[in-house]
Amino acid sequence: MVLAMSHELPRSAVTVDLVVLTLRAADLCALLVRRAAAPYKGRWALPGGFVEPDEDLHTAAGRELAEETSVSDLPVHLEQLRSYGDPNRDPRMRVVSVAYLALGPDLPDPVAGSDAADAAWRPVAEALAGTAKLAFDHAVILADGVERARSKLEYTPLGTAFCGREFTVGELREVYETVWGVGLDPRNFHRKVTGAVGFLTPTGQTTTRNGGRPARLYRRGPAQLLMPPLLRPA
Amino acid sequence: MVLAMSHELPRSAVTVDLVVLTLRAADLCALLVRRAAAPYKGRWALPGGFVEPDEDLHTAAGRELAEETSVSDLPVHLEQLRSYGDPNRDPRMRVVSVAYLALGPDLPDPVAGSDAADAAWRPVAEALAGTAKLAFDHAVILADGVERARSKLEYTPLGTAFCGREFTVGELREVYETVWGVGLDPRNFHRKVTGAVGFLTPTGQTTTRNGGRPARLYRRGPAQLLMPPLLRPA
DNA sequence: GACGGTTATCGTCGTACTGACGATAAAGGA
DNA sequence: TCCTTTATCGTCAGTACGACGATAACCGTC
Repeated sequence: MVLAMSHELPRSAVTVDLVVLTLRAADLCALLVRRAAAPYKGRWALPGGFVEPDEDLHTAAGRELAEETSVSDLPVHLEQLRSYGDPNRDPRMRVVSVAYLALGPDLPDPVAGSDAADAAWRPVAEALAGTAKLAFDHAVILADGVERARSKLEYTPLGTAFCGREFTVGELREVYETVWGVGLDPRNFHRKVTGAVGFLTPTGQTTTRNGGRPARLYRRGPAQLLMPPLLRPA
Repeated sequence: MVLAMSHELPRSAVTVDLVVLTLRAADLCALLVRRAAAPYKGRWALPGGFVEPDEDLHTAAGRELAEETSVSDLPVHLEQLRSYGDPNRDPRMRVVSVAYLALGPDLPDPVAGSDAADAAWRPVAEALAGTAKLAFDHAVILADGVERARSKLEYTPLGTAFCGREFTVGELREVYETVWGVGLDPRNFHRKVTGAVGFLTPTGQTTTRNGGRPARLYRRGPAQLLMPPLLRPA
C-alpha cells in the first residue's frame, strides 16, 4: 500500500466483531448481545467494538472478548476470520469490521455491556434461522465463522478448544458431532483421533463421569495439523 | 459491532494491498512496485491503495488490480486474504490494510503508477529472501498469500486460474510443481486430476505445443471443491 | 523413412486409510 | 446377578495412495 501525499485521506471507522462459539447442552452456541439503540434496536448482534488508536487488531479482539465475557485470561482460541466493508453495512457511517473467531469450553453467562440491553449464549441454528434476523450483516459473519470452525475441526486439533483441559474421546466426539451437526461412529472416531499423531496426549487417568466403562483422559497434544485429517462425511 | 453515540470516534486509513501471483518462466512471481517516496523509498512493496468512501473492499481490490496491471476484465481469481492492523506497520499513521490474493495466467508486464518508481513481476523466492526486504510488513503478507495459494491448490480447482482457458494436464502439473516447489509424478498426477469429479472438462481437442505425444485439452470443470483433494507430498 | 527423444496415457502392485459393523471390557443401577 | 451404557479393540471389503512398468503418438534428425 502506498500513501499519497494528499491532504485529505479517506478514513473509516474500524471495529472488531466477535464470533464466539461454545457448546452448551449439546447445542453449538454463539455469544450475542441485544442492541439497546437504533439502528436495529432490540435485535441480536455480534459483540464488538472500536479498535483503539494504538491497539493491534488481535489485541482489540482479545480485549472485547474479555469485556463481553467478563473473564480475562480465557482458555480460548482466537483467530482472525475475515473483514467486512460494504459501504452500506452500517446505515450511520462507513464502518470496516474485522471479524474474529473465538472457540472456548462452556463459558460463564455473559453480562450486558453499556451499549447492550442484554447478552446471552444463543444456539447458532436459531440465530441463523429466518426468524429474528441478526443486526447489520452479522448473520453472514456468523455463518462464515461457523463454517470456519467446522473446517478447522477437520485439519487441526481445535476441537479440543471446546473441551476442558482434560477430556475423553467420547467428549471430543460430542464436540465434532455438535459442530458438524452429524452423527459419528464411536469406534471409527476413536481409531482416528487416537491414530492422528500428536493430537491427544494420555494423562494416564480415567473417568466414569459419562457412565459406562471408565474412559481414558487426554490432553491436547503438540500437533498443529492433523495427520491424517478427520474429514466430514459427505 | 456496536457504535457508541460518541462525538469522537477513532478512525483509521483503510487500504487494500494485493498479492498478485502468476507464473512466468517456471517461476512463481508476484506483482511488486518500487516505492518512489519515503518511507521505504526504493524498496519493493505490494501494490495497493486507499478504499474509496463508497467502495466495497472487493471492488477496491479489483480496481487496484486493474490499475496496476492496466488490464480490466481480467480472467483472474480474486479473494480476500487477511487484514493487517499493527498500529506501527506504517510509520506515518494508523493504517489498516485488507489484503487480497489474485491468481492469474501469464499477465502482461505492469506499468508504473503515479506513486511507484517501477513495477515488475518478481520471483516470490527472491522477494522473500533475506536480501532486499519488502517495505512495511509486506513480506509477511506475501508469505501469507503464497501459503494460501499453495493450500487452495490442494482443495480447490484454482490451479486452473494460472493456466489459459484451455490447457493440458502437463501444463496444470507444471502449475502445481511451481507453486508447491516440488516435483510430481506425471502418471499419478494425471490419474488424480482426471479422477477428481468436475475438475476438468475435456474439449475434445488436442495440442502438441509442448512436444511429444499430442495431449488432450481441458477447461476448468464445474467443481468448486476437489473430491478427492490433491494433497501436497509430506 | 527408420530411429531416438519426448511427452501422454493407461495399468499394476503393495500399502494405508476409510466406513460399516462385530466382539469384548468395565463400570453403574435395577 | 443381570442389564444397560459407554469404551476399546478387531475384522473386512472398498478406495485411495506412491512407486513404477508399458505403450502410444508426436517431433526432429540422419
